[in-house]
Amino acid sequence: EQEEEEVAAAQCPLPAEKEEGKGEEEEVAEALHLAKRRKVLCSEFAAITSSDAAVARGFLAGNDWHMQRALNAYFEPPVEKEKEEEEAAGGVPPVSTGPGSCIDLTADATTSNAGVNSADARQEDDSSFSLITWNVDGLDLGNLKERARGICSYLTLYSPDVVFLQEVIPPHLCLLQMRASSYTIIPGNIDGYFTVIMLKKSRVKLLKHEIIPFPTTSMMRNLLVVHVSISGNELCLMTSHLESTKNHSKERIKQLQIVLNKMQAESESTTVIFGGDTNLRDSEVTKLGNLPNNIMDIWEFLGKPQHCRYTWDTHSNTNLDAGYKCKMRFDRVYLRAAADGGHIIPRSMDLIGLEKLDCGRFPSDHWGLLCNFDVIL
Amino acid sequence: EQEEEEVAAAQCPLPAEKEEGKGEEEEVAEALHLAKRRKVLCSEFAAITSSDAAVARGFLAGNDWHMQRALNAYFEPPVEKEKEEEEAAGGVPPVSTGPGSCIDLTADATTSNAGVNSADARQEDDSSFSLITWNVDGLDLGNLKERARGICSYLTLYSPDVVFLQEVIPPHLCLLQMRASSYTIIPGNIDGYFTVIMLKKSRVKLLKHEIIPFPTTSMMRNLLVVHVSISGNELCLMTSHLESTKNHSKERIKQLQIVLNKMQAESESTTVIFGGDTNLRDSEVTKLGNLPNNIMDIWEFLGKPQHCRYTWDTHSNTNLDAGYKCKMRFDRVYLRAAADGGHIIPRSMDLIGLEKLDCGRFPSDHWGLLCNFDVIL
DNA sequence: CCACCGCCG
DNA sequence: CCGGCGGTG
Ligand SMILES: [Mg+2]
Ligand SMILES: [Mg+2]
Repeated sequence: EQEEEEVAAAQCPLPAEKEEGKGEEEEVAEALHLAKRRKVLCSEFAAITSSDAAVARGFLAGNDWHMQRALNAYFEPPVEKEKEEEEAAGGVPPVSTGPGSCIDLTADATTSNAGVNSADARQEDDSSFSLITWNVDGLDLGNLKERARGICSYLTLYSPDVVFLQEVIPPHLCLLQMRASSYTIIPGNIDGYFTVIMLKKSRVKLLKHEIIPFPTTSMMRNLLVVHVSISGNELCLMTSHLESTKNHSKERIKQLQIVLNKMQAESESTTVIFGGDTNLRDSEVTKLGNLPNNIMDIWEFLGKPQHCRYTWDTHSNTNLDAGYKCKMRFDRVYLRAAADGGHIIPRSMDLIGLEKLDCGRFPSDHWGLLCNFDVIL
Repeated sequence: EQEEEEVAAAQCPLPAEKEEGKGEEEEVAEALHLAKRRKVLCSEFAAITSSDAAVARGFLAGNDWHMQRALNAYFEPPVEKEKEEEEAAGGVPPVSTGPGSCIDLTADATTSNAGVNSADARQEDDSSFSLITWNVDGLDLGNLKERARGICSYLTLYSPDVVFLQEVIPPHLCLLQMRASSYTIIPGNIDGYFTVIMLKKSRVKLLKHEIIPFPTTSMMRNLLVVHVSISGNELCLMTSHLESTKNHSKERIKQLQIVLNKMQAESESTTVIFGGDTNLRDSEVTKLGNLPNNIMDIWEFLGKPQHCRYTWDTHSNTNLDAGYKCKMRFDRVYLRAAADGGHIIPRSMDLIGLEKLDCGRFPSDHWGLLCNFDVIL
């Protein structure tokens, strides 16, 4: 019973409210950031509706700060079903409750598409957009099959529009084609280990893709880029696995610069999203002169929520069986908004892959990141 | 003959003009910095003389950008000797030519004060101030005596008002007392290896001294501070040997912060000069948030002159007999001006200790830094 | 894929 | 007292 509750919590992440074990300073900083972000949302809302900040705040707060739903509530007259739910919830505007069902990741589902149906309940409207980025640790061959199935189950569960994977190896591709057949799969290489971008066929249309080499990598790393159209929006999506380990800081910073240059070189009318295993330390970003003003680190934009800070953590994740304890924020998502701004707004970020499989190990030594966006058309 | 010329060049450093083997970018950057510094000097001069920038530039340029001499030239009517020299030099204002004699550092002078007399010719007026900072590598016991005598000879030669030494060991103290008896010696510790501040008795009056511990050093490092009066000016002088090696970056940055805090905590009416072996990499200064606005790195202020950039260089300095080639700017001098500004202005910086001794080795694995200042009363 | 340490060139 | 690498906890 207890376990099931934990699984449910992991599978249905909610916006960060209060974290336990969080320092006071962190709490204050996070609260400030949250307030700031909400202010931005209010401005957006007020601009779109030609209303004012107070009206905006009312509708946004009443809709869990979900932009599109708040806009719907503002523009649509109260009717039918929604009206009933509204009353049932105590008179506040309609609020989404998220997927209601859970799957058992530890079940030995060798051929079935366990969990697929659970995602059918998810809304697939044009008002939001979701992506997962995850280093799946294909270099660790232990329990690889079970771990890969675990990854697939998470993908099925969350059914994101876009998936970025790193450390994929050729055997993964077969499994992905089998168990994630609703996605178009674009690999960044054909042998060794590499990155993959997966696009949900029903929603994301691939326009073209390119592979930008890192000229001085000693680890076969590159930048994988796809141009897509999603509900009429033009997006450029990128992933990479930047040079690993502290020792390769210099090369990693060079690679980050290539990524940032590429993001800025895209057409102004395009929203650009990069996600991947950056292996970055904050001081390395500083060294390069910090992110350009028009590129945001989504985790920072969301107020540095502590619950999804560390994506690599040998204390909570025992896959490496490391004698030492260390945690890092290696996996990051960057956004360069389109020039006229505000079409795609980060809404939440959560860790995934937090449950042990039957083998007693996690799907990967990295947690995955699930990122939700509001889409303003 | 050739050798003597090189010795003379090393002993009589001139302001940086054009360096060979310098990249174009460096040259441009240096030129820009030089121009900027001269602009500052012009402003100073114009303010003091109530003249304008053009007049200031004329007198400063005619006096090799030596502030006090330019001021002398402006305020004093052309007379006697100076007048003759001026004419002999072709009508420009008087220019100092520096010490005219040289000593043989390689002579086996076991008891004499070789070179002492050579310094008698140096001006000892109140218009300038000089300091040497030098890590004398007391941890290398090879040729220690000869190397220490070499150090003493350089001190005698340049006869600076203040000396900061690092890696001094107890045997050094005897020799210094013997061969640099015109200095008051303040050691930062009594055993192991430590720093020393030396004050020229004839000019620098010691008011008090203090030793600030570095609470978490694993190398017995600390900050040695003296408060002095020199020609009526109140000065605070500090030296240290910050935690060594790349591995100890974190501790070193903590120590630098202590140094900067101490510099800023001193009375506003006091000029504060720190010099020492910082073991710093520029990225470490960046990590700490760069130097505060009121503290300057004198090498940077002088336009990053390339001739004295690297104070530790296994290519030109063979003392370590290292199989690798690497050069670093470990030794640095910082200045926090007194609040009413401009009393003490850095004028030049040069490397010293560039000549091999009889034993075929240099006095230290570090070059020393000789720094000259203009003093405006 | 951590920090720290020791070895090597 | 460098940087790269490989071992250890
Ligand atoms: Mg990995
Ligand atoms: Mg040393």
